[in-house]
Amino acid sequence: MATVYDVAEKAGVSIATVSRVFNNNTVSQSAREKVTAAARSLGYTPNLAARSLMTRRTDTIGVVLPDMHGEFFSELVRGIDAGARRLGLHMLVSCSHDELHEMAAVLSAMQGRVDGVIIMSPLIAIDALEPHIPPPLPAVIVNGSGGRGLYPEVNLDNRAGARQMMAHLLAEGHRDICIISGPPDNLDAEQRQLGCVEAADHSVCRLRTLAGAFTEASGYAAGVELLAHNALPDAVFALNDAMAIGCLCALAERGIAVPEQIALAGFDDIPLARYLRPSLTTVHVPIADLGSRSLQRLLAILRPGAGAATATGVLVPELVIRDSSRRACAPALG
Amino acid sequence: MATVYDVAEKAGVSIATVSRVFNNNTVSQSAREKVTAAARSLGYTPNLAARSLMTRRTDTIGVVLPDMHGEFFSELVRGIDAGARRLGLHMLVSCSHDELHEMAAVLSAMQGRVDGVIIMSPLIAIDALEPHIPPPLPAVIVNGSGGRGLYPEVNLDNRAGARQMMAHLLAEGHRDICIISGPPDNLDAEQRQLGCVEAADHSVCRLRTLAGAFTEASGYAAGVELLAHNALPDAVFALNDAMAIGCLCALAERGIAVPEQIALAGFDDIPLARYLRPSLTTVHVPIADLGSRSLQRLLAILRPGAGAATATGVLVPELVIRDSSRRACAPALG
DNA sequence: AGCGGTGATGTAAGCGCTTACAGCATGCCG
DNA sequence: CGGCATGCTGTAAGCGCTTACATCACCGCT
Repeated sequence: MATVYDVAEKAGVSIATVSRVFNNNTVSQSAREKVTAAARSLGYTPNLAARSLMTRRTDTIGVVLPDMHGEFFSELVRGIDAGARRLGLHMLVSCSHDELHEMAAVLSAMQGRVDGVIIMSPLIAIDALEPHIPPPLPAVIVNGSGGRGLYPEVNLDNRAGARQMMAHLLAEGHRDICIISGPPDNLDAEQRQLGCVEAADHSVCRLRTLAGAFTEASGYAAGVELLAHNALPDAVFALNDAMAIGCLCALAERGIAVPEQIALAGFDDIPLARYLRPSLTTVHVPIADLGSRSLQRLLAILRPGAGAATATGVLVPELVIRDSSRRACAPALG
Repeated sequence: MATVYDVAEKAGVSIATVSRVFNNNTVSQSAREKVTAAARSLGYTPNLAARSLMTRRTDTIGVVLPDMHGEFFSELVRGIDAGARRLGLHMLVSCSHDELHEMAAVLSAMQGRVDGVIIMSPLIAIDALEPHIPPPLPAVIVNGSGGRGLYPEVNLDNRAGARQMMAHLLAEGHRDICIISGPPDNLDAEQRQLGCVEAADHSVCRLRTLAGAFTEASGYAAGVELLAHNALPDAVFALNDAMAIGCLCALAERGIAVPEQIALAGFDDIPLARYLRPSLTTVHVPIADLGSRSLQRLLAILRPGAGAATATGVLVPELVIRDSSRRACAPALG
């Protein structure tokens, strides 16, 4: 590994000059050329660990996710990456597997390697987490809850999304609605469920819940269970799209027509929701936005005064009505 | 930020002792306790940039992806992460956006921050890339081609997968087969296409190709185009699942029954392929394996002699036959 | 009592870099 | 022609850490 010393010697200058060349400081044209040539011929690249030791900046932000399963996380990371690359920042990604001690390990392993972290932890309550965030480390919490305001949060308004969907289903005339819930303790799942309950006018509609786990398989199982009982509900609201897909499969296998016999809705609006048959009514969650928004918030801490920090911390999802919930489903022929 | 000096002073020992405590070296019980207590009360965490400057190890591996879109990359990263966490390694993830100069920038920005890199670049030929890999940086190439053997590669045998699928379609009696291709210059797409051509016995079957781009939308468009002509093929082989889904949607909208009127197959076996109606015949790609395998290879370079390096560099995908390609499709009733 | 071996600890060097500061030309002014 | 601002360059300190080496106390041995 070539160092500044090697380059300096080869170029016939001092190490300070070499450093200045690589930091765009004031250097004479001739020196700059000599250094550049020497660096290239030696294959020199600055050692960033050493640099950040001096500058106390790493130009890297940490991203702590609960897991890497599914499209949700890749979208989130994509949103963060998009913003980060524009600002010349890097991403250090780790998974906590939703366990507190792993989270603590991951966080302390980022010390000195990142300028700040974006943490997503739908299962771990933030106040349990906070003691494990090394004090000087700027952090932003995505989609968590239970924090004491020590860290800025960027949240998705799951409740509002669920309320919108319920309102839509009720407006379509559905009175007997079955919810396929998310995994226990999952924050998003809880909030969505809460939104459903809030929106349900119990004098006019009946609400029941089937257990799910945010996976296609659990949606399928819920669909099967639904059919085991005789009374089919008017509508099924799966609290995420993956479960809606699984449920749709179970219904189709038994020859139940959607939406003619039963309406179906999901949550998330994953890319292929529109390509299902019938296309899936769902709640659009701007996942990548969630990522870029949280990056903005983090940046507001890291580079104060750089402006653009006025972004709100709550994103409201948007209802997307497609065929799976329509009363009259006109088959879109040619 | 507390440093070793602060902790040493507070604990009444030298900085060497503090360091030894954090590196599990030989320290007396009493000193260990004093240091641990002092560190905790100061909120001390070792600065890893400084540590890696001394040890010349970062315990971090870099992952360079072309992009972050879709489930493929999250799966790959998941495979890498699973292995990495077991070994106490971290992941620095970056996207090259399939552009050579970005790739070069990303790679040099990893210098000194990672012990090695895993590079995936389906669009950039490896020999164009190689000059930009800083010489001492161990690297493993995933699913690339055109390398001169400077770096170990882990590849998916796309050709074999495509051949298997073609053999299956031919065995089912299909003679007029339409391929929905991938984006131009994409290596996986090319290899899959090649496999199709190899497997097609032109004396018995007719092969045509429609342009696609590995997205649902492009699959949908291809499906629409297919229907614009009068002669439907016997089977459609979309070179990935996303396009198969789009195509299925287009066919369903026009009332074409799959597989009765036309067989459909995909490639990748994304999780929900089995939950489509009809469930999708596809080629199962062990994406996470691809990730963990490449990590193993990298480790064989980083920690020579640690064994377990005998893993082969080629993964053969597996044909998964479901309903969308079956001659007689028995609806699975109750 | 004196010796070498052992194990815990401290001292200090140095990883590769940035940067304050000083030094040194050069050019311009009075 | 001396003095001073100006612009480039070099010297050296130090970021927070690990670790070779020296030191020292202590043990059991002859």
